[in-house]
Amino acid sequence: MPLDKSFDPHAVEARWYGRWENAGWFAHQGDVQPAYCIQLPPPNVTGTLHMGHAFQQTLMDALIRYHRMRGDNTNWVVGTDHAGIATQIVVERQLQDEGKSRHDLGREKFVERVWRWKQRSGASITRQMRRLGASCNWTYADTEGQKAGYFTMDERMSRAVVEVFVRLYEEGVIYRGKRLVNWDPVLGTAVSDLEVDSEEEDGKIWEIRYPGVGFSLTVATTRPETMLGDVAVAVNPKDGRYAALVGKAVQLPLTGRTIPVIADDYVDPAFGTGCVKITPAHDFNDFAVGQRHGLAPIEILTLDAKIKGTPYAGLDRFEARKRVLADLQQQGLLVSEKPYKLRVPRSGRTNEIVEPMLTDQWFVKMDRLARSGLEAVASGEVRFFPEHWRSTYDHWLENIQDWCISRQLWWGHQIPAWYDEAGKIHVARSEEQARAKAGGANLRRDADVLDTWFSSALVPFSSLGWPEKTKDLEIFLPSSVLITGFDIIFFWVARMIMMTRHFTGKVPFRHVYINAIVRDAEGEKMSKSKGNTLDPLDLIDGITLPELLAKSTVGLLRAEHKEKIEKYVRTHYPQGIPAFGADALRFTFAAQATFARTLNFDLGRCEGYRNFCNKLWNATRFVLLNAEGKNCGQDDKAPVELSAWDRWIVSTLQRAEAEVEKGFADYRFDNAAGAIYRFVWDEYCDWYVEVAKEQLARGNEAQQRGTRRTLVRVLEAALRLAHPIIPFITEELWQRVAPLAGKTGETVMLAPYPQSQPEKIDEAAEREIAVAKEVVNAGRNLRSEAKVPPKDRIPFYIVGKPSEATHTSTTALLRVSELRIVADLPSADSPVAVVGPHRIMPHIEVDPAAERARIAKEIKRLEAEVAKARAKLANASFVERAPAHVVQQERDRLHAFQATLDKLTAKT
RNA sequence: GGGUGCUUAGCUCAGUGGUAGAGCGCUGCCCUUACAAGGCAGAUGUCGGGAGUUCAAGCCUCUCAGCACCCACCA
Repeated sequence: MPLDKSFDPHAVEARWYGRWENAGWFAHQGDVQPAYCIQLPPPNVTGTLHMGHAFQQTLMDALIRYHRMRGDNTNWVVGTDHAGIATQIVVERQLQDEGKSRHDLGREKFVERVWRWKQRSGASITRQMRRLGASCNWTYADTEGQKAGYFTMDERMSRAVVEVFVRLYEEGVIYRGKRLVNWDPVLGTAVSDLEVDSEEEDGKIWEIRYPGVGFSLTVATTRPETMLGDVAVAVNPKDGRYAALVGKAVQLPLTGRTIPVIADDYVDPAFGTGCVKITPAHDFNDFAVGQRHGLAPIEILTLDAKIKGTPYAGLDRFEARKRVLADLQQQGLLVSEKPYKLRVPRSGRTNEIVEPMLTDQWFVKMDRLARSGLEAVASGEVRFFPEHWRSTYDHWLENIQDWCISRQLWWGHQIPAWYDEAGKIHVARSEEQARAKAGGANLRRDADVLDTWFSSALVPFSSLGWPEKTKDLEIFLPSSVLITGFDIIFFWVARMIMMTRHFTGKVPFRHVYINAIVRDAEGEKMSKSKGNTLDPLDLIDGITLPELLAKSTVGLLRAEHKEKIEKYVRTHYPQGIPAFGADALRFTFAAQATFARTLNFDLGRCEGYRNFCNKLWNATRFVLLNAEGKNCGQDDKAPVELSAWDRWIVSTLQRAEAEVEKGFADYRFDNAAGAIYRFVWDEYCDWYVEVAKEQLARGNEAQQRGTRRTLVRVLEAALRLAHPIIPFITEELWQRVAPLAGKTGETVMLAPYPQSQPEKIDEAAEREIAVAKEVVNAGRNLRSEAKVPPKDRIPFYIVGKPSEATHTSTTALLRVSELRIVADLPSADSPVAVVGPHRIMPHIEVDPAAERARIAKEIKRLEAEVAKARAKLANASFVERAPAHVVQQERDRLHAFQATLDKLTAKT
């Protein structure tokens, strides 16, 4: 049965994924070596597949499929992340809709509810990954039996978390302490430095006068309410203006307290008045100053950011600001108020202004770990691609602060620490152990949970069975490459390197490929509020305009956003989005995967690559029509004759294979994809298939067999070559083509990957075909300029004996009715072209004036080239200093131009 | 304040010293039995500006400009 006339991605995709997965072909092969392992950055359980995921996963799957076909024992380890804060927020919102809060349920019930929700909607992203064709090892580390890999809070992963925590505590790397931390007053939890984003915002700066005895000092502040917690006013010790006042005291307005004037280098005398109010309990710098001067912090904010312990008690921080300012004004102590641009620290999750707050928290000491992390990269054990990301990584680790790992949340790994009645800490692997350590005292478990990234940092080894000494740890650690976005180099990459080294002595992965950020075609960041997001599934399945409009604006509160988005969608996708299919989407990602830092997703290219898939489909259709049921020269029983064209396409295939291999080795997926594209379309389809038609039509039986054999074998190899990038279509087609090429096997995904074989490179054939192609190209140009109707077959004169290959292709592609070999071209008013050893002339009459003009133009061009080359060669320093082969190349060019020129001028 | 990228054809991007490229778009001619999601031909660039190194610069150096991003405790 012939193939359908065109490629229908949906039908093809539906046929294959389930079969691959159910056959167990994604699984690793025990402890076979060599191994090739990739750890998927575990997506959040709350997540859905977005373009960034689809892009990353395409690259990972391409690598995994490539290595699997090369015979490596591939293990694509996948899982999902419990995503502490993000997930808790989602479920809290649901409760909010029911008019409840998590406190109404209590911790146990709340956590149960999150689990229920997670089980139900948890792995939607893994379903979507399957649509993309991701050949993950779904059943690996699949403790929960959901064919979605591990879950960072499943039993096995949790055990590793506890083990790591206990060991680090025992080593003194984890400690508990009262420190100033970034506090999100809405979530009611500490967050790490990395979870705070500060953007420049328009605010105000106020100057406030603090009266002393016989003098007064004016301080500047952007946060006047914090003055309630001031413990000093600081000046620079070298600042002559205030030298005499250091050691004296000022009255802190509104409080009646008296605070000292101190000297500290931290103060920049050139800024503002050169006097700084010091609030150790609510500012990181001031905290350090306070410590240096032995000044106890005074806390003035509650954990929900209300004032405490002053006449302003109970007021929200922003309300308090207004009141403080009003009162200062009334007392004549407010000197000025000016507009000011300041950087406001906001919580990455809630966008709430973060408050530095003194609280008891757990920390990981980073100094030694950071040195180890730096070393892993400096020694080359871990390499970044592109390399420049290393400096980002280094810079962060060189300036790292201790990591606050406790979170005042309910969803996450609860910290394995217990307190006895005396408040003594007992860190243990279980409550039982803790009780034993505490000598049977009454214990209360620490209520806090760990930062999500704490468990993520362990994934490279915890997913492989650590703390057991598993075989998998030996084989799959380090993994081969990590593919991830630059935004989590600090959050995740660095921490994995540090933790994995600490606990296993190995690096987690050898290579880190930092993928580009996917943006829209104009380079704008994709965001829901702009309406320029794309859902990978819509590109695969297609979507109508009304559906897309509805989807883009769902859940939007603000009408003006809605209008803007509708406009964007209507102008960018007036017809909706056609179904490109997973293969086309994947090919687009691969082809756009350069080392640039952004990837502007181009729908036009996606369409182009869908066309490419269709091209491949139809080329196969042609081959099948001509080869199925016929002798394809598989055995040597019947003689097979191979033409220069046959040998040339095989030779060209070897070069393409080498290019693809290099592309994968360099992580230059664009080059790999490009090599496949050019080979299939530009060489196989545009030249070889067309010539094959002629060889099949007029060759003898041995030649026909040779042609069929070449058609089939080269196509079969090309399908294998392309499979890592476009798995679905290649599987579908390979099933039909492989038997004709004498290949057996149930699936292309386990067939051996094509290896470039240098002995099949045939330079003689390549030279012969280069001339044959040039003759066709030149002839086509002559026909086109002479406006010969495309269908007309006309005779051509040719000077110089054409090769067999040239004969074939002029007949097949130039529509030559007869190639008249002549010693010299007849004098006629026909256009002439000079091609390598040949001169050719179609047997047609053209307007002599037009022809003379055409030739004059060509002569002019050649004369310019000749002049350029001559000038270069006349330059003594060029001839002396340039490498010999460059000089020779220039001479050859000159001779070629000159020869062509001579032939053309001889004609006129 | 420190750091990192980017600027090449209308658009999206390759191109790390030796004759400026691809895809899409554009123009013209073709529904030629694999493919109109196609074929053939064609047009299109002072490679951001300036200076330097070199026999030779899109590529190396310096400088300026613009864009983007990251880090940082200036009240």
